[in-house]
Amino acid sequence: MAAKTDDSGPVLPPAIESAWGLRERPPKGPRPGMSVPAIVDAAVRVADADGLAAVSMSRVAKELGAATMALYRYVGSKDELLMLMVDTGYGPSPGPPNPQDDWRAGLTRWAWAEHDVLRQRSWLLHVPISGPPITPQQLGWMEDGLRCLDGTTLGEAEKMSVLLLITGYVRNEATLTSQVAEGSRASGAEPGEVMSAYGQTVARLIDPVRFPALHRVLTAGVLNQDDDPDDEFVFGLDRILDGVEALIRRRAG
Amino acid sequence: MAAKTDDSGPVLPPAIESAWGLRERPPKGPRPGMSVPAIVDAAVRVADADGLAAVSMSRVAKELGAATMALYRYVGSKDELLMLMVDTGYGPSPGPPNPQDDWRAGLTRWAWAEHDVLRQRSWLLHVPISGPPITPQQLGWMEDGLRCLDGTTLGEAEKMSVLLLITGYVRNEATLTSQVAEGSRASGAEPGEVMSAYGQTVARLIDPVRFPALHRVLTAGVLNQDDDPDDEFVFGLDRILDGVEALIRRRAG
DNA sequence: CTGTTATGCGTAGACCATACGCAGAACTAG
DNA sequence: CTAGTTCTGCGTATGGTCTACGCATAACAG
Repeated sequence: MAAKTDDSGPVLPPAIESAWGLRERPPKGPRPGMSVPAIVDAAVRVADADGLAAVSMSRVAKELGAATMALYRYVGSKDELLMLMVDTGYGPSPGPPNPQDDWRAGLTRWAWAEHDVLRQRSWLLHVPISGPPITPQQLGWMEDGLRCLDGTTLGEAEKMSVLLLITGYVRNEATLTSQVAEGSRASGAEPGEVMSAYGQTVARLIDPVRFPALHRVLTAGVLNQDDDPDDEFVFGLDRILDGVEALIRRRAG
Repeated sequence: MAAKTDDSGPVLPPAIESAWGLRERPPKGPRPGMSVPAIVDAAVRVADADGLAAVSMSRVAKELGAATMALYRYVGSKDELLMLMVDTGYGPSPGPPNPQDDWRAGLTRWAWAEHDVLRQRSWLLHVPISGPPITPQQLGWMEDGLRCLDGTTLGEAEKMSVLLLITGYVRNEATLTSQVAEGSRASGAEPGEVMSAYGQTVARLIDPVRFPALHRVLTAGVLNQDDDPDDEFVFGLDRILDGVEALIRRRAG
């Protein structure tokens, strides 16, 4: 009944196809005055400068000296633009692991690479992700992560799960630290002060009888000391990698 | 220079204070026709029914038979309302761990409790979280999680890190599965079909030479088999808990 | 030269959050 | 009982958002 719109598989958003270089320009009609990459770059520039909230179609168009509606000839919707922004925002993958590195060193490097990107471009965390990755660079990251696990005894599905585990952790950690950073920028306080102010607030709110464990954490001064966020990061990452290591050893017998 | 607006600590949004029961009604003026909890409940009802995107001030007001601007007498901004929605959306914490359970069983139960909430209310994942938790129920969840680690050799800061690690994982896992579910609802396909359609799309896009590891994953049929999402969940959770266990053993000497 | 097709983009519609100000209700002081 | 004060409900208005639609025009094919 339904006519096939494509020769194989489900339809892909036009801008995604062009990101994979699967789209030749039709011979007729006037030359396009812009290009998808130019639009995406402009949008990324706006996000880098003023955050994701500043990225509106009109603002991006202004950045390019074009009219708002002109963008819609290249991008199907704002969501599509956001997807492409994520792709170029992450940038090229960190590359395959060094040959002398074992899987653990490789994945550590991989995780740090994403960590660094997210610290630089915290707006990536605010993009509502609407599905699994299908853009070129995103899949490049996946590929490089999978290669780190190449020599291991894990099954393919397990490798995938491990990567998901790590990406999720990196994103989560970056979200938390970026929130503290944004909070300090909003209140004009030092990043350390934000945490201790939070600790004071919680201490004032909670009843030590109903929240004994939380009270103990607070009196231990956990939130007062402003420890290096990177230490926090490596702590969690090492816990995860320890868990993966346990699995690999078990699989090896 | 700056006059103290409060007797202790930083200022708190009014609606948060009322959530902690720290606000008595002023004796003058007409009776309030609504209440903060009623507004938040209405907003949660809207989100449950039509998703977070449907939650607008006018929609919530309509739900209550009130005018849009009336809400602003109770809630300082939409962001404040969202914060309160998260609090009641999570609901009461799962309670302290069973006495006979060890830390691992306790945390597993704790993680599953959050898992269940997020599966029921996937809109919670779409709320842009704007800071560390300060609402009553949120801190209740923290408390219960901390209690699971009460008997262990971990330091207070380490306990906190472990909890952050687990919550982050649960949220991340829930985000992924809810995206698949939303994708299937949008396309009208079975959840299993969504994954295999994704696999087909990726297979069509990538070059096996440039993406060998990814190609191997695809040909292994990882994305075709629609495995139980719960299996995926316990896999990652067990990895993390294995990592924590390794740390606890190391601390114990 | 004519027909076809794609582009640039102006207009307009349907939402959204929210600043501001006014009418009136409920209380207190006299 | 009255006047003053304070708080509520909410109408109006502003400025922002995305994007559907349609028209003029540019570039090519025949």
